Amino acid sequence: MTPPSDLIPSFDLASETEKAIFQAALEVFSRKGKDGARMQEIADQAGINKAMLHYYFRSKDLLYTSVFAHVMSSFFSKLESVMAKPGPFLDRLEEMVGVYIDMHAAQPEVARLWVQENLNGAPVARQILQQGLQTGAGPGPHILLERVRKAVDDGELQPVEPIQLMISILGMTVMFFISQPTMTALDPAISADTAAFLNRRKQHIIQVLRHGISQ
Amino acid sequence: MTPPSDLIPSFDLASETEKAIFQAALEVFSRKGKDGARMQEIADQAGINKAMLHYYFRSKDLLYTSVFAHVMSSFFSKLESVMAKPGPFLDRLEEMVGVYIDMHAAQPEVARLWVQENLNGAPVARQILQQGLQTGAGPGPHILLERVRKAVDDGELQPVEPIQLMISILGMTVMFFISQPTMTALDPAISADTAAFLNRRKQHIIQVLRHGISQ
DNA sequence: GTCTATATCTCGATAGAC
DNA sequence: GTCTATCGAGATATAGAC
Repeated sequence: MTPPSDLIPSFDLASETEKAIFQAALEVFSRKGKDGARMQEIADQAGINKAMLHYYFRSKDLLYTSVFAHVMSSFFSKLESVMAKPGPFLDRLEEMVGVYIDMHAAQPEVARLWVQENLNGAPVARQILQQGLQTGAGPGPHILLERVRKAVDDGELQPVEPIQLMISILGMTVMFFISQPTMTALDPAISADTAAFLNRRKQHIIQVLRHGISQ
Repeated sequence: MTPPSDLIPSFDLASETEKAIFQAALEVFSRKGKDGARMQEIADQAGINKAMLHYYFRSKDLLYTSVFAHVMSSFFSKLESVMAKPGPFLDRLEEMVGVYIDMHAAQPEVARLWVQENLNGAPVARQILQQGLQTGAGPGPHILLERVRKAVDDGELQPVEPIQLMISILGMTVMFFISQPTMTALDPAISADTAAFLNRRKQHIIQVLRHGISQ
């Protein structure tokens, strides 16, 4: 039995080369998935040799796991810091939607990578979540679920199943980044000014969550 | 220049073998993507020989394109038939959400395949959409966009950007099928009775779209 | 139409010079 | 640490018997 520290390695992104590999791997894995990605393509995009990938990360599996685990934990901790703040739930929600969309706008590879992982059964993601539960340090998602439960108890929200709301928030914020190629084909105005579109997207999501769309 | 009919072949799913290949290919492509999929795995899952794949579909590329184009058009026509009906927009919306979730519950591979295509830049999907626009026979999504625009004009809905609403509907209905592995890890109750969960999911989405969540 | 066998190429990974 | 060269496994695709 291998210890978890071997399956999900922690590491410092020390050298410049390592950072370049990491970013290139994130990009390629997020587009092609673990199996579809080619080490040669990652090497090319990092501007280095294929042999260097193995020098730094030993194998494709370890490279993938490293990238996924690192990216997820940094996203989780950011979300935790938003949801842990005090104040009305709907205000926290509004901040979270804004932060979440900004994060994905700055690094759209993360959402794609997370989706690829899920399409494949999410073995690594599930292990990380389980690990977080075991160590007691609840991971990002659980904090949101707890917050929703409390907001319903306090009468801030209508009765709502926490996991349902979580899926809705996730779907509304992330779906654009997943389906961008199709959406820009349907509405070319999006590509004309993506930043403006994303600001309207934030307001739309908050609007729907707060009051819905019926007149 | 190759004619479109060569790029996106139409065909009848005549023989049983062909149907088996088609279903197996859909399954494997939806999990691994076009590049990650293995012809051997498709053959195994179809219960036939690897050579038969090439006999029926010539190449991996053509097999992928065939499967994607066929699946998309059948989904589009189903959605069109729902959105084309008369009556209040919010009722049409409610029916659409129900139908959409039922469709994906019956065939979850379709959503996964569509996502894989988008993560890869959606070259095939974009071509299909463009083709639909050229031939004048507006494809599924455009009908929804038009319907939203009219509902806002008629005062049925609050002012809302059609593409924003479309992304929200898509995100809320489809996200669960994409992220199921993670969600069941967060809430084991989902796996206990998925059908019941999906019914609650429908009601939640309608609730959020109609009136939001604030008390 | 369906199979076996095989050609041809590409992939992940390593050896070894520098 | 970084490269070139290469090995061996596994990939797509085809040839050809039945």
